[in-house]
Amino acid sequence: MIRLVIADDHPIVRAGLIALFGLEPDLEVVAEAGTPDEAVACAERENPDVVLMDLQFGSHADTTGVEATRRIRALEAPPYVLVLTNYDTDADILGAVEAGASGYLLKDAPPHELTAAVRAAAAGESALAPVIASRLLDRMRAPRVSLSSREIEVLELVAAGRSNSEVADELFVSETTVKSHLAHIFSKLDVSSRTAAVSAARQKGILR
Amino acid sequence: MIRLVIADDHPIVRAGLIALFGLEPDLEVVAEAGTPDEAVACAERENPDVVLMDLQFGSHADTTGVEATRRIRALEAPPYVLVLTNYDTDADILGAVEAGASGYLLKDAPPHELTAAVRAAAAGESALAPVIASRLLDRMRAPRVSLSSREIEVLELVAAGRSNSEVADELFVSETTVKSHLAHIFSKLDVSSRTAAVSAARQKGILR
DNA sequence: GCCTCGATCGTCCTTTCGGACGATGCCGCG
DNA sequence: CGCGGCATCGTCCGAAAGGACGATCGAGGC
Repeated sequence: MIRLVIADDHPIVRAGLIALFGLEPDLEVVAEAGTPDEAVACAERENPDVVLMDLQFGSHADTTGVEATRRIRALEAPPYVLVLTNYDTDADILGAVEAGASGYLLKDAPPHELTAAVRAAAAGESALAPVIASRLLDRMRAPRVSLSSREIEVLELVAAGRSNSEVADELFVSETTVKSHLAHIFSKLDVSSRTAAVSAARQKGILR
Repeated sequence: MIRLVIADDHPIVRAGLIALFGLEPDLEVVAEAGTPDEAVACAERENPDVVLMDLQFGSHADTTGVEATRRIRALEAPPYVLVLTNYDTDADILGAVEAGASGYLLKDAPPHELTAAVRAAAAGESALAPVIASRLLDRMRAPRVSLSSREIEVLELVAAGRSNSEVADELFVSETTVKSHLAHIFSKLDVSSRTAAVSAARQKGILR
């Protein structure tokens, strides 16, 4: 019997997962969590075989799904974590894998893919949705760009429509510095204007 | 007994909804649909009391949830349509209401809100999630901006990072014209830069 | 200890943007 | 028929953005 913990902020999705797994004789949902913190607590208390973890936890997110994954994987004798989410942006996938997830599934996956992934995870194998697997390969081919946290901070303000001088004021640096950051961002993203940078960053999942 | 049709592309969500409504003695799910076209077909065939309709139907969307809503409401003796979606952008809400939806719910709503909304809809009342209701009021206060199709076309290219002259070339007009369109867009959106315009348009659901 | 990288600041110069005018033609609505 | 909205084009000008240098300082890795 594979013991499962489900972590998702949508009651509907939780009900759906429980219903699905209820049809499988070898799977048992032992707890459900609506927040990342609850998820960590459940994992610690129930000591399940697999945790199904959403990445997006509503706006009141104290902790993220990635952070919860990291903390669960840091427990002693940690359960395997399967990430189950709507989006498949590069940043999300990489982040989740780095945090120790052993699989990454999309919510629109057919149910049999889901149950198969759970069984694979419980057996210690990694399970990636086909879409995700091919995306990961793409990522390997075209090595990923990573912006520094400061650069992301600048880009977020630019994306909100701020001018260089406004960004400078908000970050308590000179306008020159902002322009310098932007120049680096442009070269990393291979673009040549602020608007194109915002667009590229969104496409790559650096910005939401 | 209230007869329901569920339309959502996520098998998990469908399972969750079926499980939830299975707990209610007066609600019965008579059919489920994974695409908008199926939803219309189900509504016609089963003649239910209420249709629960998602708005986002995966990338292979031949028809949209809004379009399906419109077509269902155009049937003779049409069922009430409750929109159930993840996002609450202004454009989506307005679009759904115009298409004839009698309610608009978010997927992270608590289950009791959901069942209450279904019963309200079946009784011919409109049910809006509190979040949505207040957002609609905001919309009334600040009358909504509408960009012309040409303006949207320009803004899309700008959002992709094109410069004024590049946009001009792509649309076979002069750069002056592009600047003129942008000036109108700025005034409608109450911003003063292209990047801010893109950001505002995204927030208002004009751009995706 | 050196080297790289990120963050910070500077100057000079060119290009691009955006604001402020004005003008024309078309179309739909009352 | 006039009026307003839309799309189109134009000029002039100041402000913002971006490119091309160079430079310092601290943290972290080999």
